[in-house]
Amino acid sequence: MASSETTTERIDLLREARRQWEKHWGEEPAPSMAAVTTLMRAQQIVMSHLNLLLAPFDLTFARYEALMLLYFTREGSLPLGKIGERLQVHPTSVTSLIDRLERDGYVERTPHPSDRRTTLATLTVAGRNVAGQATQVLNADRFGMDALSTESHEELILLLDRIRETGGDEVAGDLRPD
Amino acid sequence: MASSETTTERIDLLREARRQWEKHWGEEPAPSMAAVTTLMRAQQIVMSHLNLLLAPFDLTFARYEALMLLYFTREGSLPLGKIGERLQVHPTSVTSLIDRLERDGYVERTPHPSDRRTTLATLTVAGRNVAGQATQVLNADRFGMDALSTESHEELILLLDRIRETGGDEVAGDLRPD
DNA sequence: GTCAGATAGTAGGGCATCCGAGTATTTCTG
DNA sequence: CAGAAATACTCGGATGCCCTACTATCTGAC
Repeated sequence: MASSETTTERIDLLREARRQWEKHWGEEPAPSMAAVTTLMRAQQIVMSHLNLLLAPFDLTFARYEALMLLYFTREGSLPLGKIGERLQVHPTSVTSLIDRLERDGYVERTPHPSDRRTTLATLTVAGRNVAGQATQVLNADRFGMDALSTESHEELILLLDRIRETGGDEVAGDLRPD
Repeated sequence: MASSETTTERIDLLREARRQWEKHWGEEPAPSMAAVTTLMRAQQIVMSHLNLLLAPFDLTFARYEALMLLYFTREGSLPLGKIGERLQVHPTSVTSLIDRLERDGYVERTPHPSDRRTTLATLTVAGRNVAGQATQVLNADRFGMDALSTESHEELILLLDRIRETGGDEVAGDLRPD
């Protein structure tokens, strides 16, 4: 109970950072800074958790998302460019994502029937199976979000949507395959 | 106002994904899935924004965080291992982070006075200057979190802290330099 | 005191992401 | 219809992150 400077108690590093911020720059910017660092860290924790759940399927969350995009398509195929649009990642990221999914036999590159510039990523049978199985696991685990009640999920979504809006997180265009 | 299937209206891809989830797997897992994808996307948006703000200083958010850790230290130096603990990143990530900060002249590797295994990362004058300037910019920008009021920042932190707790996001140990 | 085990940092390799550049193809313009 | 511009994808290089070694050093047990 002494003023223990040599303490070995549990310390929350983000709270400590916020304390420093308030000390140096006052109360004003501290909440923003704290919100950002907390967002980063929470994302990192959830991502790690999901990647652990997906590892048995030779998937990462990024690859899982790409797989599900195809899964929801009538034909199980999409042009690589569309995948990038939907996932909001750079075209070159899609190339490497599909490279790995193809390597593991979950998708195949097939030519577009009418546009020879375009390559379609097409779900294989194995890909469809693994997408279904992985989804069972993630759903059963509530995507690692069990710490929050359903109402809290909605609260969180509402708050984060405000951030997404400022990032212009909407996309022009329909949702058809090509 | 017709049922426009050929629509070119603004579409929120995450909302669309949630709709698909509910259609395929019911109401139960959908909020968790939606919360996770929203978390990922919001993090990505904020991170991009911060990296844009920091680009003029030849910094990324990761490097900025490392710099600030040193900035808050009495001597402006920390063992690489401590940096990894505080930032919660792998030791090898610290090596590469410090490599780049050193390349840009913001830190120097200096030997630990008593433990020859240990390398200290020490803030240079340039590093201290850039840390201060970058912080001015980020503070003025409210870390890109202007979409949310201060009260909402606190709400968001509370929600995300619950996620961090399940990730065991506390660290044993004091906060002294070595 | 010596030697095993812990600790600190780095090298090499993999994944995900971005950017710029380059090729192929399609579309548009005059 | 020919050439310019737009579009689709890939390659090479960078950053950031992880993991598995591997080396150097320190600490502690006997």
